[in-house]
Amino acid sequence: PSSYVSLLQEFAKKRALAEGKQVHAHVLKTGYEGNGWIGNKLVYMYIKCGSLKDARQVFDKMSQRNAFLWSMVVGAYARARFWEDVLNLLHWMQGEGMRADDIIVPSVLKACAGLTALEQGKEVHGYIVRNGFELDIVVNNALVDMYAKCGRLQYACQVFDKMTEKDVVSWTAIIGGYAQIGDSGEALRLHSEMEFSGVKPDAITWNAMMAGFAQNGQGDEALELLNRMQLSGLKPDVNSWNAIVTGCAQNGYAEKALEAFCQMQLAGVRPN
RNA sequence: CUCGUUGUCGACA
Repeated sequence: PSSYVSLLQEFAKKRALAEGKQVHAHVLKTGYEGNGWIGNKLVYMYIKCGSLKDARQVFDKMSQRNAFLWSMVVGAYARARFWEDVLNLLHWMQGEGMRADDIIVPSVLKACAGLTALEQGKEVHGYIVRNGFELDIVVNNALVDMYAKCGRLQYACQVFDKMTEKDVVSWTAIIGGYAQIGDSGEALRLHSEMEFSGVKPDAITWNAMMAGFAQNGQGDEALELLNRMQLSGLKPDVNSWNAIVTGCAQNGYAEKALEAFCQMQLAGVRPN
């Protein structure tokens, strides 16, 4: 087993799917498929190599699944934005008598956010309170984001205001939420408050604001933010520009999108 | 480091 695990670990790190599959075939041939340690590593390798399908095939056949494995698989589905699968896996897990822990809960909230499933999200919130996860900053960040994505900024603020510690993710989630619903004033106000509190906005914070502004027809304000971003010492890359370009383009502001697109090239940033 | 979880725009199917 140690040999297989080392190989799988290495191929996972290298994203070497073909090699990983060869190891898998060898495992099947030598009858080690029932080994839980190897099974975990096979799932891990397939996830790292980007093959959820293969990961799932191994996962489904395993006889024992620990909390670590469940959260790894559910997290992979959340990352891939397969929201329904996240919830289906959660229900399967609970049916097997496993309790959702503080690691898996953020992935579930991410799925609720992706589905704009407010009622589901509220249920998870209740579960968080009942299980004493409310002091976990990652869980709280995911809660703020879920409420924000569901357009319920009042709920998002309730959670946000109660947080004893706020990091760049917390601030970005709430600011992005206001930007998304078109409340640019509140987004800007919170942005100032963020800097005042000593948390420095990173590229994602700026991108989230610019995207929200652009999507709500405030392309000029978004471009202004791009300038402020530069002044703060961050270099807008193609992703920052795309936040504006696609935000405008996908919401009926074609001419503004084109304008931003041209400005991007004048700034020396190549489109991707 | 056997390193599973949260924020932006995408890419991958």
